[in-house]
Amino acid sequence: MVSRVDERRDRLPATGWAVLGVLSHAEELSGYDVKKWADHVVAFFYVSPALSQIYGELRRLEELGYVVSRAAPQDELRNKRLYRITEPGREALRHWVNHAPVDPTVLKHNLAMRVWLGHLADQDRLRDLAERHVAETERALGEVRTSLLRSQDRPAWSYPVTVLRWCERYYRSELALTRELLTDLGEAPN
Amino acid sequence: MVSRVDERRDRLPATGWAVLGVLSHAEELSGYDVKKWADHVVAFFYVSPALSQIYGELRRLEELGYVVSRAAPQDELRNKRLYRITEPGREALRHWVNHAPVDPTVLKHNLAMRVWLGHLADQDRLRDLAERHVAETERALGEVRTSLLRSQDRPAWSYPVTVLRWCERYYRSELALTRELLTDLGEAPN
DNA sequence: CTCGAAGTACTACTAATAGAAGTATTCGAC
DNA sequence: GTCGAATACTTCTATTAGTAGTACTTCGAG
Repeated sequence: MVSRVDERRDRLPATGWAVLGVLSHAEELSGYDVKKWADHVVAFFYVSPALSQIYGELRRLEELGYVVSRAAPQDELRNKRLYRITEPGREALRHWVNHAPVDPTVLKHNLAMRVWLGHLADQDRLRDLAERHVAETERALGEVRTSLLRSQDRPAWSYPVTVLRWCERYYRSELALTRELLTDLGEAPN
Repeated sequence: MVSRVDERRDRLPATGWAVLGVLSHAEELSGYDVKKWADHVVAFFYVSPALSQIYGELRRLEELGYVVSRAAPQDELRNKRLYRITEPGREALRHWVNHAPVDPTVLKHNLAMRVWLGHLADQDRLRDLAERHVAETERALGEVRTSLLRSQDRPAWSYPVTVLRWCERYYRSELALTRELLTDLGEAPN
């Protein structure tokens, strides 16, 4: 006989594993802290979940025994809750990392969709959208590089650094791709 | 005074525009047909929505007057509904393509996340996951190329072809990126 | 000629995600 | 010193996405 909780074991959404993964890299964090980590690191390769989602996942993770929490009152009025990964949590995460099927990459590329609909668009507008995308990608690339600089000397961070390097290449090719697209869209209108 | 419908104008989720976009490329389609299009073309750059979502969007689009439908009974028992884009629908779509802000690319890269959690993983398993990702990407690349071959001669398809070319380059660099990642992860274990 | 698998068409239910709102605190400019 | 903006922390609600199910059909293998 399998309990309801058992049925859900290892069937967390990727977001849940991401939250647990953040916790596996740190000591003890509040939901808010997890969000900051997610924004600054995970977001480069996996969209950062909303705060409300993170709180929800933390509650679920606690129910499963993968994390424990304690109230950390700052003063009479404010009250935060700090979460910490447990050994079963670490074990479940390890199992997921090693054995879960690689589920397909989710890509929602707004610019590509707009170009796909180019028969309805203005040539110049399309080029303009692409240029904005270039700017945005350059910004992301800059952030990745900053992050890389900050973490590359710490030996304990070897895997995160490997991923950051991957991210750097990813955003660099995104840039190249968009520039080639711009060429395909025709030379500059002015 | 602004009606409820007006408020929602131009505030469709991207999926809604994608459905309308498919319809803008065709004459008259059932929800099921839209799904097939989405799976075979849109999916390369924008995750294909579930059927249930498509049916929902079609109903909403009809409420907004962006599409019209007619029942097309095939026999006594079966009954399908065919949708067609209207002029206001085409206009709204044109407006969205030209003027909506480019919203940020959504990327959920499962492999990158697993590598990020590499401190918990088995070196060999990680390489194995990466190799599976390579295989998957090769498959996708093959599909893109097939699709490209099928559509490249038709002049009317110039924008879709531009996007397919972009997709080809995208999956090619995804492949290169994963191979470099594999190198970073260390040479083959055997 | 029939049985199973794949294809067509659609709906109902459930899970995941985004967004808005609420409350308190600190920091910096005027 | 106070006003507004940014930061810390959390919950609630509404939307969006995904799963599973029904039901009937066509096609191909044996």
